[in-house]
Amino acid sequence: MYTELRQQFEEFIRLTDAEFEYVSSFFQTKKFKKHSIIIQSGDIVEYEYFVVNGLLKTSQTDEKGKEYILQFAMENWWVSDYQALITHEPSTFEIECLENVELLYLSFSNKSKLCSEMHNMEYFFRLKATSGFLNLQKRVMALLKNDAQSRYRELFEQYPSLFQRIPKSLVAAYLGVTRETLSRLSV
Amino acid sequence: MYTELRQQFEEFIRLTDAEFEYVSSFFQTKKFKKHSIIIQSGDIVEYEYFVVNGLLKTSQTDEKGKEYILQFAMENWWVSDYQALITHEPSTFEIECLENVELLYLSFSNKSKLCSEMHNMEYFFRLKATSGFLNLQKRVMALLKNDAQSRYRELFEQYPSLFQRIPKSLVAAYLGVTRETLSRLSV
DNA sequence: CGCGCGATTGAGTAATTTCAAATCTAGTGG
DNA sequence: CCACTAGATTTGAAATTACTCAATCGCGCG
Repeated sequence: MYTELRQQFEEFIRLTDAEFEYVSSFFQTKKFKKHSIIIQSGDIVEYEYFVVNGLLKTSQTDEKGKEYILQFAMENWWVSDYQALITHEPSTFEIECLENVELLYLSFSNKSKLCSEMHNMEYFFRLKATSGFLNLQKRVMALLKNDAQSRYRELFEQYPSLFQRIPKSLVAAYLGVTRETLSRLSV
Repeated sequence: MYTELRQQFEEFIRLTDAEFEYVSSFFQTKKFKKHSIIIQSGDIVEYEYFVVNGLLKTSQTDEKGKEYILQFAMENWWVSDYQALITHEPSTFEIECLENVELLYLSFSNKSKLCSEMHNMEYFFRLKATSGFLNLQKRVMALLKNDAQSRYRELFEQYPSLFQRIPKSLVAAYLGVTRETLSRLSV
């Protein structure tokens, strides 16, 4: 269960066994059933989560009940309401399990501690933050430049497996169209 | 000219005079006239830029000549084509001065060096990356949830000064609507 | 005074949404 | 094994929204 975590770190940094053992002592593990809500709108957020197994979504719902998906998180992704985590303000997102999931979780204070004790880890998380930043840049440009059709194709090409795992209505909520419109795309 | 840079760092970290002098030795300074192109699509990107003074835009233009703006960068913002900077692939963005600007610039390798030598700086840039990430999250959610009207209001409330400094057509290209549509918003 | 850029307005068109209904599908219990 | 049901997907039609293209307006500057 910690194997995936170690691989995650070793994509960018090198850790001795002892170091990794120390690092992993900051994490705890938990399983959730499909449909569980990890973070609810209004919650104070204390943890961020590394997905060992399963699939989750981060979303907001407007007054009319329409859902908008910020992010799907699958294996080896990190997920939380980072805004709420960092500011200690109540969450504005909901994070829900779309499958049974296994998570490793790390508290904000433990992350700070890890980063300040190990330059390594600070580096790792800088790169992670940067890569999240770049992914969102792509997303913003796609939302500005591309119509629903090509946003769909792009997502499909990048994460074909996603489409086996979730209903199309959620894809629509991620792409920013209604499920009816998505269904009408010739693809 | 380096005062602003020091303030920028000291929002998050503490630096002695000697440390700051060392850090700032990694930066160089340059002025550009309005309309100058700092980075052109296709360029290999070597630097990131800290805006001391002035205003720039980062944008892409599609086949039909329509422009889409990823970011405006004003005083105390960092700007570059980070994707290109990190991957060493040719830039897909254009960065243009909307006013006369004064920039401090830092090469990718110098940033790496700074970050590896000073845990401090690694920390600073982790926080910067994180805050950029959070800003883009807000932007994505606004693009999904809000219509042009409320995106306009939101931008206006957050950066009222921007509207004194740039033509509305650029605001439209940032919000993801045509300038005609923007002009028709009752606001 | 007139040029040129930016902003606005009008009219027709295209894309997307909304609301409603029909169809399909996978899983459940008899 | 089959009928049933809930959820998911598709389809239809009308309404809305934004877009395109073209023309006009307004203003600052040479």
